[in-house]
Amino acid sequence: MRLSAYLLPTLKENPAEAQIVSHRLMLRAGMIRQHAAGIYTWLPLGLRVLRRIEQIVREEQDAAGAQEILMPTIQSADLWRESGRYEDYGKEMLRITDRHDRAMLYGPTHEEVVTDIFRQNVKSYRDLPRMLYQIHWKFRDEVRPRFGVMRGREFLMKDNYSFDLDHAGARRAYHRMFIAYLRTFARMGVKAIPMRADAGPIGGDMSHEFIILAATGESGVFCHRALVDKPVPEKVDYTADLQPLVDEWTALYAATDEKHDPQSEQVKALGDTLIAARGIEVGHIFHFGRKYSDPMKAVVAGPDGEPVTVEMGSYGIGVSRLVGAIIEASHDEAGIIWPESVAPFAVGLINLKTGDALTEATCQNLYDRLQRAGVDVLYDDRPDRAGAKFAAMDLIGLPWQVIVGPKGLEHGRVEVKNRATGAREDLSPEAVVDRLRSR
RNA sequence: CGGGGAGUAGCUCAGACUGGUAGAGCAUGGCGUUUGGGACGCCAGGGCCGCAGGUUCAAAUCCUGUCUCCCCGACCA
Repeated sequence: MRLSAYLLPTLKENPAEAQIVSHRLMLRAGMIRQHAAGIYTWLPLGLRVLRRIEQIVREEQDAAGAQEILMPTIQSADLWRESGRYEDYGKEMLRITDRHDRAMLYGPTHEEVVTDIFRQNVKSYRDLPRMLYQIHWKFRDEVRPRFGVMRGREFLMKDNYSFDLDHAGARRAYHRMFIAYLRTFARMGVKAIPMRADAGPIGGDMSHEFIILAATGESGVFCHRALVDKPVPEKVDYTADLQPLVDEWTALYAATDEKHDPQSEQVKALGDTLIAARGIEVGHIFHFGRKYSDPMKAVVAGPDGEPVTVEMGSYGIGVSRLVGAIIEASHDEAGIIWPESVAPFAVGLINLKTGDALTEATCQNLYDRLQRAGVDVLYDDRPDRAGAKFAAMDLIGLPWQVIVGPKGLEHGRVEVKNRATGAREDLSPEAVVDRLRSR
């Protein structure tokens, strides 16, 4: 992509409305624009990141055996009356009346819709287990939206719902998602620690929040040192018993500050293996049994022909929130530092002197060859000053910069800079493509 | 929903207290000088001063109402 033809409205100054670093950087880097409180337009650069995160989530969900569907954003109130939540859900639910005076709502979540789909279409224990997920926009009319996309009213979420014949099956589904989540966040280049969460009236150990560690995180967290760099499982066989793998993670202490008790024996025993950090919740997995299948009569025929009410769980990932959370975890004074796996482009190609014949030709050649090699390039071909281009490229945080100017070319060299480390290499233009292809 | 703050050019903000023809920097367009870390000079365009009402000869400025946005708290992915 040529920057001269790309909508990338970067800002030199911090917009007054943005307080936290990810919100400021997303506005300054031209990723988003606010439309109303907690509601945003995603501009081309921001959308690219959102799509890449979405795709990682999708691949890991599919690998864990879930199937993607797409449910409506606007739902009928009828289903919610059936589950009993229409009256319970407060003003966070955006209620809409259509032209025929029917009660509708913009979905804040989708348990009712997915349970309805399930009960209509799945009738036998032979069809279990099932996991159905979607990546879709939801709306919760938060009293106080803030932190940019980290706590918007409209947000993109992956929500998965599991259906099992019994509690043992539900536990297997839970474990599959537990492991899938570890892999998902690791692929995005962030450290996400599973922490036991409130399981509400269900109780038990079947609810975990996944929290990304970031110095500017919203809540304090405490965990065993070993969790921070614990390697995430590779090549998982999702048909195997995953309990031992999950136990390895849940055995180590981890708690958010509201659950953390410094006086407890367990915490005291940790000594200096306990670390305090800050974090941002980006995922939540939850077993809720028959909370919806019971009132909504999601029932299948069991092996003996008797009806069985299915066991359910739900598994959320805040996809749009992750964009902000990753920035909180990965930035510096100059701007964003994208992990390679979610970067909007892999490489920023900087032409330091447009109009200079050799510089132009070298840039054009690199641009073509990088694209042919399958490397996503953003080519800054604008006739701006060098300083402005450096600043803009650092701000938007592409992992690699290829810097081409007359001074280097005099010696047959261009510069390759790594955004994260700042390390620079002088290479011949010919060597650049191989260098970046093998990154 | 309680408490606080702010709405003036695309962005950051002055002007308001003490009413009198709407400003600066950045950004945008033109010209020139520059050119390896957000350059400099000259010129130009761009504003129902959030909206409505009131006071006044006269309102960005004073008064009332209202809408919107931000921050702290409670709440939440």
